[in-house]
Amino acid sequence: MAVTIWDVAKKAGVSVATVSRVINHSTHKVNEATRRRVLAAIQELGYQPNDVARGLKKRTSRTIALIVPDISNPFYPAIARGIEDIANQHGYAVVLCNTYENLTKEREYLDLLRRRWVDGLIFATVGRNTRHLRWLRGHSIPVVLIARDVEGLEIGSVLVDNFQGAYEAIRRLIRLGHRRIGFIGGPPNLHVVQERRRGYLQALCEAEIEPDPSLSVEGNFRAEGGFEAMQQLLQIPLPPSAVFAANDLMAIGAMDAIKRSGLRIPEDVAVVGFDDITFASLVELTLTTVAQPKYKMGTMAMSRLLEIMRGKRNGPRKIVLEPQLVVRDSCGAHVRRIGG
Amino acid sequence: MAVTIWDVAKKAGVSVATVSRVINHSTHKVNEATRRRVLAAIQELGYQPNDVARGLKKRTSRTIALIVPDISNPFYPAIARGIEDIANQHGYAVVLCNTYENLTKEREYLDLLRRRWVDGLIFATVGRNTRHLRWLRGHSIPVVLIARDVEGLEIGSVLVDNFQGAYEAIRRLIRLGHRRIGFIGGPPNLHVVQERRRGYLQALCEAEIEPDPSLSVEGNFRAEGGFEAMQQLLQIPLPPSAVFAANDLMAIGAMDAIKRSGLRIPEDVAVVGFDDITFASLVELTLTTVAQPKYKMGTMAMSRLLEIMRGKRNGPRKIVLEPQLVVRDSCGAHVRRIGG
DNA sequence: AATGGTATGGTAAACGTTTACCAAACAGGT
DNA sequence: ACCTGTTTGGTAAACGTTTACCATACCATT
Repeated sequence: MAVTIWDVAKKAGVSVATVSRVINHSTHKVNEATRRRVLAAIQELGYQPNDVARGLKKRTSRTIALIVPDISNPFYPAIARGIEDIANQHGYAVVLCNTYENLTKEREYLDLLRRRWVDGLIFATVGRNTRHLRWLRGHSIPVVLIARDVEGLEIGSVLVDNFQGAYEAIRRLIRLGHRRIGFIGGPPNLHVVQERRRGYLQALCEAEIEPDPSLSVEGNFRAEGGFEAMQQLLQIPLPPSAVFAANDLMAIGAMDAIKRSGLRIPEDVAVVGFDDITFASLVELTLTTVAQPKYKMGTMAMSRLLEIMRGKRNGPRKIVLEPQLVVRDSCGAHVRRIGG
Repeated sequence: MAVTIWDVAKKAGVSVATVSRVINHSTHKVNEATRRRVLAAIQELGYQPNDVARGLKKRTSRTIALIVPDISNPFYPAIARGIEDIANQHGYAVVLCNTYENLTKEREYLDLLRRRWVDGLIFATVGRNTRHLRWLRGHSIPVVLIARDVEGLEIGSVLVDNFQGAYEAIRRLIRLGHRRIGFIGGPPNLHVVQERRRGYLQALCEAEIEPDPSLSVEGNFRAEGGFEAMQQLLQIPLPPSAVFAANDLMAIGAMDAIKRSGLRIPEDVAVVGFDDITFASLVELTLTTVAQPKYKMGTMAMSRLLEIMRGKRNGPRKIVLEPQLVVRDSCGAHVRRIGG
């Protein structure tokens, strides 16, 4: 059915080696006349090299994989775009895998991808366990972690300074006069969540505010989680006058809960999120948030991965980018950004 | 470096054929004792079959691809989830490709995927041109179109009744007393956009409202597009009292524009969207919209694809699901749904 | 005429599987 | 003892490429 390199060779009256040489821009010279004959044959037959066979021989697939915990969080598409742009520039295709925060799925994908010989991996782990990551390391496939770092592993990573971002956000709230500030966390074994919590606590500490454990609830990084967490926070005896959510999705869910309980934002409860997903800037939400440079994270991760794939093993282990506090209405200031 | 089937064979003291037979649950019988020896060897060496070699031999990859125009539109992740669930149940992996509404990228991906021998394709085309789709058809790779149908092609598709959805939405607006209703469209050669426009016009027609061309503007299916389109609509001499946007992202952008111009929703301008993406139900937006059963579309598309891959070529060409009008605050009614 | 170098092309051995075909061993029936 | 059929296992040929190695032809030196 499919036309192979043999068909081309026969049609052009040459050997398969010659055909292969013309399509691979080999250093081995081939006569201009023959080259044209081959090219004509290729054209005429509509030949396209079989990537599977080629992959088998060359032990490479010109593909990298991006593994994310939840593609329906707009944070990840933004990163993906950055990765794809760089990858495509260098002739790599990107396949996107979704783990839905599920460790088993994560392991399965890792297995699958390794068996398929992807050339590299960019990876936001669900992070409940690192055994499979160590194992990955042992198999010497180039990896860059993105957005979520894992401590104590010699795997490169690109992420934002989470401590700093949270710290600034809370400082702002404190400066606005808030003393009871809620914290809606994420999956607790994620290092990024711990960092954001650390920033939160540090800011409280510096302002000599005693942290109240009942103000700290665990979310799941999704809107429903934020919604439920906020409902919980609104029911405690002395509810917070401000909340900081460990990501925007939860912040948006929290805002929803606040509104539905009849309270006003920011007058009754101020809200700050983390990520700056596109929806955060909508006028009806105008969420104050700690922006992560998502696109840039993507491009940097991919660039780093390319280096590693090319054998440069000695780059920086960890690339830390600056987060930026974007102040919008949800915490009572009046700086606005224009556009969707 | 990597351990191959030969290593296993040697270790177990059998031939590669036998090893292959035990890992493939072949019909060819193998003695229980030998089977165990082989299994032990596999275990011990940590052998994992090489999918590239296997693919070359079997001419299959146990992978299907999902091609979408814009993964940052939450509509698509919802579909993807449905597809993945069914695909995984049947042992297929799903790779996700993003065309960013770019025809060239679409063609490139098609090429790439064919060369990689994906077993099937689920595909929301950018739809500006159908030549490559015909070509695809000629290459007999199983395809199901999703969400966006293309007329005059014998390719199966799963989508919602777009005419009906739009028609119901506009009827509702008319019943609420609106006579000047704006339409924010999408890429004009998309059949779904034409259908939604047709529903819009049909409803107007039945209410004996003369359609005003200046009320109809073209969007790009993204929030910024909706924002700009709405700004345009607000500047015409007699602005609309209601707008219908061909998708939710644009509707949200439009709401943003309305609010920023100091008008109220729904008192000054009512808004209706299409898709029912998760963000549409947030209390601060509460967008009235035509809901598409996204997850179900995903599962049905994948099921249909499986049939086709198994040789059942004679199923229904087109599977049309029911849209559902979800009435929320943005058009002045008071039915609300609970939760994020 | 012998030598050596360069340009050009072919042959065949990989890459790691699967599987059609063959073969040996053994059982049961005559 | 011989046939027949069933189990069980091995051999080797694919699958479609790439590429190391070899071969030829030609040209320029000596």
